[in-house]
Amino acid sequence: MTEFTIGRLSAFAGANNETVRFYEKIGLMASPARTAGGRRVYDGSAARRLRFIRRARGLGFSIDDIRSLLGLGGAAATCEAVHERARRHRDDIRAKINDLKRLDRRLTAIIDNCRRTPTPDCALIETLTRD
Amino acid sequence: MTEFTIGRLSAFAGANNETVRFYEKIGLMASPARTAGGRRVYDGSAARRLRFIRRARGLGFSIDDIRSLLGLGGAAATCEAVHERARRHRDDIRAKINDLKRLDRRLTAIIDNCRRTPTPDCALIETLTRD
DNA sequence: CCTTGCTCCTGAAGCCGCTACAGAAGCTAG
DNA sequence: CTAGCTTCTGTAGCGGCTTCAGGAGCAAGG
Repeated sequence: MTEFTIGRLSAFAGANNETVRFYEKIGLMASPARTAGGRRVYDGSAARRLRFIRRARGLGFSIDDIRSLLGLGGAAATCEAVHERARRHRDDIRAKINDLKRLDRRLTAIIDNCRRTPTPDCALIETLTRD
Repeated sequence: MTEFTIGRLSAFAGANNETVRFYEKIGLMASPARTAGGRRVYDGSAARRLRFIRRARGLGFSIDDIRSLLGLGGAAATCEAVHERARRHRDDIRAKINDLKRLDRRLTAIIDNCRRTPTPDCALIETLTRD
């Protein structure tokens, strides 16, 4: 039975201590056992859970998404439900990519328009200012 | 000398009233004149300033960026400085696009791996769970 | 045994850029 | 005069942490 301090746990899962305590506060991680001195002691299953959470966060899932992924996983849910959730999430990501690409094009147009004169009549400022 | 209520001002610039009051609170917009009844009265220059702010926000500039763009513009700054700031901003946007594309690819790989079985051994869950 | 210095504790506040709400008061058209 | 729209102030909330203040536990070296 491997035991972890909060520091080892967070290092293992790629988080930091405050984040782990935050997850505990919002009920995403269970309150662990404590030493006589009051320090948190985690076991392997906490470590796996935290790693799951951090990986899902790394994939851009929200805390709420993760809560239900964990619920789904635990409740022997259908893979179909998880799949659906992932697809919707990917759609959101793609929408965001398109928004940012539009932004990039707009900014690029403005930047290319700029002649870099030493005066304040900059293409960017003008774009933002004119009627 | 055109005058605006807060409602007309925000409609003109594409904001809403709360946002305008918020900008005033954080010092991005000056406190305007008031009617006898205590309502805000704006003039054309406030309207142009707000429009500038909203356009810059629309291009993804942060409030702090905008503060200095406004400072730069007002202080007869070089176009070069503005240009530089815009390019850095675009770099950030491009980095974010790349991050999201990586995410998309990772998610797509997982989704395609999923056989949509009615069991809990889903590719996504497995990916997040395994060592 | 005692110090040094790392790790950890709690609770609250801060970040960004708004948005939402409550409860009151001004204003305008009919 | 009244109905109903707009505006007022102040506060709290969103997500997902991070940071801070002010302490206490704990392991290793002297």
